[in-house]
Amino acid sequence: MRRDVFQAIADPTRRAIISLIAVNAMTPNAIADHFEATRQAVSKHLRILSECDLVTQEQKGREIYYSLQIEKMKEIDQWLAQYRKIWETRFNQLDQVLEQLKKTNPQK
Amino acid sequence: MRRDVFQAIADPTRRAIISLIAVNAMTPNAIADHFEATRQAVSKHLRILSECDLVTQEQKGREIYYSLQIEKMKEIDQWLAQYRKIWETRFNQLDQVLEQLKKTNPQK
DNA sequence: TATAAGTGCAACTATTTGGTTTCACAAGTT
DNA sequence: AACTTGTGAAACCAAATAGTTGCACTTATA
Repeated sequence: MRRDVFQAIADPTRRAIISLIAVNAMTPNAIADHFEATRQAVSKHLRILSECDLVTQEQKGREIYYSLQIEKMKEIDQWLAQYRKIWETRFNQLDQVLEQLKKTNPQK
Repeated sequence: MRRDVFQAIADPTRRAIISLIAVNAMTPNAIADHFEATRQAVSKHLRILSECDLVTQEQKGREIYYSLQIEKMKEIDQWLAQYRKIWETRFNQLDQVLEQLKKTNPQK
């Protein structure tokens, strides 16, 4: 059973859950109320998110509050960083091209 | 058949392919040589990557060169941006806490 | 023209996935 | 003590997925 961040965010429902609990911690029931999904389906998604440490839980009485582990999101950011470097480089190169065009072809 | 960027990057083999062709365009055979995967398996991954516009192809004679559509990667970056805002805010808040600690408890 | 190389695609298979239904259990409430 | 609420987990199911095998087509080469 593969369980990494990329697999976790692949599902749109899970991304929606992530978005929901990003600001405030929420209980499974409260989360389920925001979707057409059943409580049990949400529970399974939460388990998957837990297994890759994207969410943490805190028990309060008989309720369990789930909250986003924002640190884990940085992992995606780190993976993306190498590609960001590429598109920034390309942007700069394009910038140079435009600059060059300006010089060789000044205001008509 | 769901076909979006998040689902595409969920598979580790596809992330490896993305990484491979990020710098230089490559043919399916050349890509397959870098894995244990068969040429056909790579071909299927390339199709999936094509379907969500993560890669583009260019035919040269009987060879087809696949290259990464770096613009599409920005989509992930944009999705991540909202969470980046969160962790940067939290970082700043932590920063303020540390600053406050410094003031109330100056160099021992 | 015959052959080889590079490729996509369809059919098939085993595994994984997302979801539902049902049950169990713990924490409050009556 | 009996009931309700909030939850996780197991069993089951349909659909999707990753991979293999085999075939077809196109482009180059002998």
